[in-house]
Amino acid sequence: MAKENDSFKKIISHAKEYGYVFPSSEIYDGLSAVYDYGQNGALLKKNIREFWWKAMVQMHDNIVGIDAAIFMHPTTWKASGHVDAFNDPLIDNKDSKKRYRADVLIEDYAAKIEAKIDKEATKAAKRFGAAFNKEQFLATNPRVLGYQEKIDTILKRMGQSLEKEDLADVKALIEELGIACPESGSRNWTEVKQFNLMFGTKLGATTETATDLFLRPETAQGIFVNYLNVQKTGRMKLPFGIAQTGKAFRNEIVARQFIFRMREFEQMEMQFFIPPNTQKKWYDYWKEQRLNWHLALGIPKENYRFHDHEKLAHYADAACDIEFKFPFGFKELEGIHSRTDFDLANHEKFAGKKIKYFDPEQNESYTPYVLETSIGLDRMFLAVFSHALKEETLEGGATRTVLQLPSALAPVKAAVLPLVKKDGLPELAQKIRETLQWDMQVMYDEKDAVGRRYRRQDALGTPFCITVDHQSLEDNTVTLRERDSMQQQRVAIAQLPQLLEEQTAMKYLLQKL
RNA sequence: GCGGGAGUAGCUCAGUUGGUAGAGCGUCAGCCUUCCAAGCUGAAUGUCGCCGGUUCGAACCCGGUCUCCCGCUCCA
Repeated sequence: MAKENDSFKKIISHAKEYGYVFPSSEIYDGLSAVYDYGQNGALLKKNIREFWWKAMVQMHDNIVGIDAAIFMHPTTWKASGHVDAFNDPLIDNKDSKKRYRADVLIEDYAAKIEAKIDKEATKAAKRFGAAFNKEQFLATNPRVLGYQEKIDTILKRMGQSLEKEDLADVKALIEELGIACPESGSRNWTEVKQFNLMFGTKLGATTETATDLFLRPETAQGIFVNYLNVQKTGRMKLPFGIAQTGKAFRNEIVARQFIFRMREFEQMEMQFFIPPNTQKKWYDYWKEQRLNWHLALGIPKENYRFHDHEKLAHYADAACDIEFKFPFGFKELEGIHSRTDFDLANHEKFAGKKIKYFDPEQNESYTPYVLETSIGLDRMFLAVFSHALKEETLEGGATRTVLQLPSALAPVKAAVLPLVKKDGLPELAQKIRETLQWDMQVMYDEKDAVGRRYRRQDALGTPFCITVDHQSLEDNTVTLRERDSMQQQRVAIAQLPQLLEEQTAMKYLLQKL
């Protein structure tokens, strides 16, 4: 654990030192769980996003991409279920310092009473033997009826109080029932507090006329509300997908672990619309597709695993995560969810507009089902970055820090280095840089010994260094040095664009899919 | 939100009983001209996280506050 902690700290400081990730507003001491991407981080993030976009949109003739606004009509969040489900009443136990969801505490209490009913039924079954009629027993036994009434009363009162947002009554109910902290047995509770995971904001210039809005907690809804627009204008036929990348916002109670859980984060989501009852097939299909996307980056398979959800979200009939072995253990990186027709059907209901698909083959209209893939761009960034950072021991005992990013994702593809800072070598090196920058991000460095400059580029993750020496002036060749192997080869300057393109272009990553 | 730990240069960290702030690496300029960090000379960089208190005097003591890390909790 201490070792994990150590390597994680190294990752965070390396990210800062090399211009990848900075704490937000750092000159003001930072802002909790908000980070900025620096000059290199922005490029790496852009490249990951591009790899995803091309793999999903460009490489599938039945998937199109959109860019919906962050602001959405407030009813969207009623239809999506976020207004209800993203709103947790929480209560703390003052003695054990544990935090619980107040509604879960009460539901657990009700579940205990329910267990008593089962016990009664089991006992009765033993007593009556073969003649036992469970349904009749449950409907008539006075003790069972008493329990049942108690459960109903409790849950009804809780439901009403939550509906009215009468949190004092929720606490009163917990106290009246004598619910104790499962951990400590203490009944010393704080007030119930409502935590809304959505950020509120206002649309409109004056306070009186302003509308309450939420910053979107997921990008998916921007896709659902545009389903009809895209389907009709794109003449899309089922099955087809809509992809989108963009910022989402969640007011997490605890936001931690660097860029793993931020309050402002970027999602890359694709909603795949399919005929009802074909979801199993597409669920399996996208699980495989998405894992392949990850594996194409060359990160070994043992760093990934699937984790099936046991407790399903309100919209899903099947769901799993692709988990990645982060420095702090296996954690969710991407979700694959079978969302049924929950979203489109609800938007149809709340909007009062028909949202259906006419299937010419079946000759009928229906609400499409949805298969979702949803990956956190910042998490993907952390996955790639943390896996790439290596501390190598070389022959002779020297060490080097190298960031082994997949070449196609690296912020800078090549650095051009004059061996020495005179004799016209800088001029030639600059000329090479200018030629290459038409096609890729390159940089120039002439400071310090060339060996040190190699190490600098290693730490930055630059896959190739081009060194210009005196021979270059005579025969127009340079040495091309590769980051991971540290091997060099002599190549013609004229060949550089093609050679580098073959090693660093996104195209070759996509071909591995 | 609770508990624990921490915050001093870009990074890693020293800083004694309270007496005007340091190292290594890095950065910049110059020298050297050498294909895998750690050659030479010189330089810049800190309201010691922030605010307040105690004191003749605070990086150091006290109070508050912010941020980060770990654990708990939560997690569409």
